[in-house]
Amino acid sequence: MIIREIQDFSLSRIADSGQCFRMNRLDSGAYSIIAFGKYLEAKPLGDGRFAFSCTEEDFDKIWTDYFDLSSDYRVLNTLVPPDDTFLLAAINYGRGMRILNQDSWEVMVSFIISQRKSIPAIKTAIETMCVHFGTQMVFEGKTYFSFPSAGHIAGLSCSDIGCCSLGYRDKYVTAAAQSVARGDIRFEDLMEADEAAAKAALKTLYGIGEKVANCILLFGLHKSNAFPEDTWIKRIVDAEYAGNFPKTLYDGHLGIIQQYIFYYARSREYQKCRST
DNA sequence: TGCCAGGCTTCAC
DNA sequence: GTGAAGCATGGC
Repeated sequence: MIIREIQDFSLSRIADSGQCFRMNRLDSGAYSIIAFGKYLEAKPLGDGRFAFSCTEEDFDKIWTDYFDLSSDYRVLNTLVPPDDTFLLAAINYGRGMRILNQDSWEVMVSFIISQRKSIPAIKTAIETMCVHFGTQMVFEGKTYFSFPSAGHIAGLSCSDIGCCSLGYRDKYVTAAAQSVARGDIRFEDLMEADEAAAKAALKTLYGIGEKVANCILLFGLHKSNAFPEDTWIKRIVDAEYAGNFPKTLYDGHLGIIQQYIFYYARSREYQKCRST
């Protein structure tokens, strides 16, 4: 167990932001996170202090990068025009949000599954997949399952993964697994490639279109300027920006801007604003 | 019980 | 190139 003081860091907002699906609030007030085959519990202690159930070494080697703790998110405030009250409210509402640096393969599968599914349903499907096909592990007496590898999933049929409630997406998941296992898609190459080239490569995969490709770029490949446009974002862009969001103002930061908008758009706070 | 969900592919035209 | 239809299933 280690204690760290971290500014602009909200576990609850990250957990509810729809970018990760294996981070859950526990009765203790801590959050469990399963990533890169590791299990972590993180608990807010107040005054910007947090407890993490890991060693100093793991925190520095794994979790600092995972939570994107080296980035300063306050710079965004200087970019927003004062008359954009919607975005200012969204950023204020989502303060402490961060873009996690997750495992590329896990992000790819998670967002293939996400299409036309609610966030609770996505979490259920992913957890079921991990229980059936991941590796069982134990941390301080708690059993958890790692995310299954591409090689493992590539060897399964659609009927094999039928237990995971993937619906018509089962064939997309197996096809993606086979592409990754064969080496047709190499994440390390995509990280090096520019955003447009990486997106084009992702969209060659069966079941990956514009939106899912953008999610993989942003959440799985560290492309901070990717801007996934789902039904929520389109709704907001239509309602608040007359169908045309000023992307050029936020060059290099579109990913986190999109995330603030998504988080705020789904909130009761914004729904209440809209109804009055 | 019915509607909707962090969309994509297929098929007309 | 564009737009509509069809898609599986869970959660509220």
